[in-house]
Amino acid sequence: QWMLRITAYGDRLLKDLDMLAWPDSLKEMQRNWIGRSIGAEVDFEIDVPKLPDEQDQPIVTVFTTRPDTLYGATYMVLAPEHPLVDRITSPEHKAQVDAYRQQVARKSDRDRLADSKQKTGVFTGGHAVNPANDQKIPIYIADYVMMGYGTGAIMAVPAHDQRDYDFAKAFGLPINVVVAPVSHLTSPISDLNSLIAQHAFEEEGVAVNSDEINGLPTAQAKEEMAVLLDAEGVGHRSVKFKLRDWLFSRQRYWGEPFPIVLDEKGNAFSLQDDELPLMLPEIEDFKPTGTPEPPLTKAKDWLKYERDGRSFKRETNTMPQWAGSCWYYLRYIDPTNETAFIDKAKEAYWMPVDLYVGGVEHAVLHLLYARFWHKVLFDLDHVSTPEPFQRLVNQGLILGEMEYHVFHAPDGTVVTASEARDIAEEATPDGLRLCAISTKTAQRLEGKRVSEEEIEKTANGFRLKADPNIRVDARSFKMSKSRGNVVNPDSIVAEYGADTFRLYEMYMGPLEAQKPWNTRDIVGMSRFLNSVWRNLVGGEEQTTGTSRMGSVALPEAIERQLHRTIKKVGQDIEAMSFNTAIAELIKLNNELTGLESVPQYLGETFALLLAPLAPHIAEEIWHRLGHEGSLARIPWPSYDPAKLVDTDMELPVQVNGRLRDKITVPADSDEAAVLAAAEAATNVKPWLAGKAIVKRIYVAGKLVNIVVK
RNA sequence: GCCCUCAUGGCGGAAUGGCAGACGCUACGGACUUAAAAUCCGUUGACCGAAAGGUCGUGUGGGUUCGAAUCCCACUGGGGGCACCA
Repeated sequence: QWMLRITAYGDRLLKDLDMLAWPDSLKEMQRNWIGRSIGAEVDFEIDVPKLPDEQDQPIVTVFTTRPDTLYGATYMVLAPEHPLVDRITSPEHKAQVDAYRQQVARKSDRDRLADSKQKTGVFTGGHAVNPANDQKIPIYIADYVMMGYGTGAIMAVPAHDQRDYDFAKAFGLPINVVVAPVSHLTSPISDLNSLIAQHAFEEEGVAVNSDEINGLPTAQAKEEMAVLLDAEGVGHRSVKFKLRDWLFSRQRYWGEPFPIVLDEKGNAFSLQDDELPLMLPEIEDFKPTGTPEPPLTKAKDWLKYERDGRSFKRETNTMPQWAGSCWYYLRYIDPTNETAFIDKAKEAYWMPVDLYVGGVEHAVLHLLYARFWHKVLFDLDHVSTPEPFQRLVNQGLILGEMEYHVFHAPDGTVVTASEARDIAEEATPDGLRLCAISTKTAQRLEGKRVSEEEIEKTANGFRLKADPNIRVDARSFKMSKSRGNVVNPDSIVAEYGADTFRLYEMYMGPLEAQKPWNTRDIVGMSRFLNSVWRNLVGGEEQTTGTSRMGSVALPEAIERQLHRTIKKVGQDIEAMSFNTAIAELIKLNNELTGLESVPQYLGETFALLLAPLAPHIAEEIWHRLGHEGSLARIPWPSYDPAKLVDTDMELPVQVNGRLRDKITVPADSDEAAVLAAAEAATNVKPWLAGKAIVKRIYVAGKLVNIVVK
């Protein structure tokens, strides 16, 4: 089995997130996944007889983020798999301990989770010594402590950790308060046990009942305790990660083979450069063996390897799918290179990836693994950047069409959705069904679909028209075959064309947002493109060229709109705000409708602006306008800032922040002229009459606000 | 339980401190047509009003500001992630 030591990169994977232009939510998911915790490791001596060859008393090391609560540690818990369990367990407890360990081993992770409310465990019969106060405390094993995190052992502080609290209550163990709220310093709490009457006191505060750190606030108490432990040689500051090392072996045929050979003792050696790349052997039967042996063990000839007269055996595990996705973006830069995975000059030119558009489902696996590989390659000086993906955007999922459900009780009565909890999809013989639990009767409720016509929206959500007391559940679901709500793009393309389909998807809303599909809305984009064609090319009888280009001068307002459109579409595409870019093009096109003819330069500019969004029709228009070749090679149009502005401007006038009138003034008016015009406006005057003007606010080119009293 | 994120018309959304609802869909009215489709023109947040105009309005309650969908605090609801991580 091969593992990749990703934990060695935990700190850098965390820290370097700061330099990436990624969505904050996604960075946060990676931070949580890496799960860095600062705390201390503390050694507890175990109260067992020393073995003949042991110098010191054996110890169990625990990890805690709250070293300040050491005085409150009243027992210790080891993960059932902890290697010292056998040593600690006393003969009279052995049977119980073994039974519990077997029981845990049988439990799946899911069961372990489901039982998390009810703590289980057994006493080992052994004791440890709390290094703070030299008290002997009992050692338990319990499945709420996991071998995979920290040291696989904890000091239990039931007064200040809810899980320990639950366990202590269940097993009748002492609960000692060692932290009190800060207010305790000024107005002491007479009975500290009242803090923990219901549950653990997990907040920060000040240390109490803790000798040398008494009175210190939690942050300082943690520091001080770490120093004390260090001085005593029984502990030190420590950082732990939730992130685990990465099991990198698979027992499958399809996967990259490891370029590793093993000698008869099992020592691993890597292949020489001139033996790479290592290819999978061609074999007849590549199905799994049904045993732990990987399928590659069946390739008997391939397995044998000799170097310098010594015989080796090839590694037969293969790499997981991730192996490819961790570096494909590098190989794409130089895919035919026979001597290296990438040419250094090409790598330096192209990397890092400027923009990565992908789904949020890759937030913690692919995107973390790829960053890890990249950092390893960076450290080995194969790539020039510490991070592979500079900017990342998560496109939102397109959901199925909106669906409305009412819930039915088992007896058939209709139940309002307000009464339903744990609404979820369940698989039934007739496909996926929406199900819920009644908050009143705890009965199972079944959802039945109702049509849009049967419901109405009210202030209190969607209601059934027939009975407004019934709230209807409204949501759109992930498209899935089993739900039967999948929209096949092929049929949309067949009916409306690829350009319309693309435009519709972009026009639905912001790229990052989850959006419900609505087939009804597609026709809008189809009408838009048809209208563009009519305005720039002409009627259907036209088979080549266009009948719409003419020499009639463009009205000034449309000229202005043209320049605004060039500016806005450019900016919006840059910002990946495709929906608003399309809206601006629609606006310009609407202005063209009804014009006798359109100047050639406008037609050409429109085709260029449309090209990134609806390339097929844009290219066709480009050709009809008399050009050869693709407009993908034509420079993006530029706008004239002088043509963006009107000679007049319309300004809203507010009185006390409320819109009262609009005035039209020359665009170059100074503040005094604007304010004078504003105060003279017909619908403003009555609001000023008999009042004193306190303040006049003019936001240049935007609005006027007059404050009166 | 913890963390993140979102909430705007009948629907998708626009506006990130300055005219709320751009643009599209739907619906309604009109033009063209023998008719339909397509197309074109208009209306479409709620309430009051004949009109001019007014009042209310961006999940709820408070705050900051001349001015808040936008910033701050609390809450409610939806979506996502993690979940006995000591």
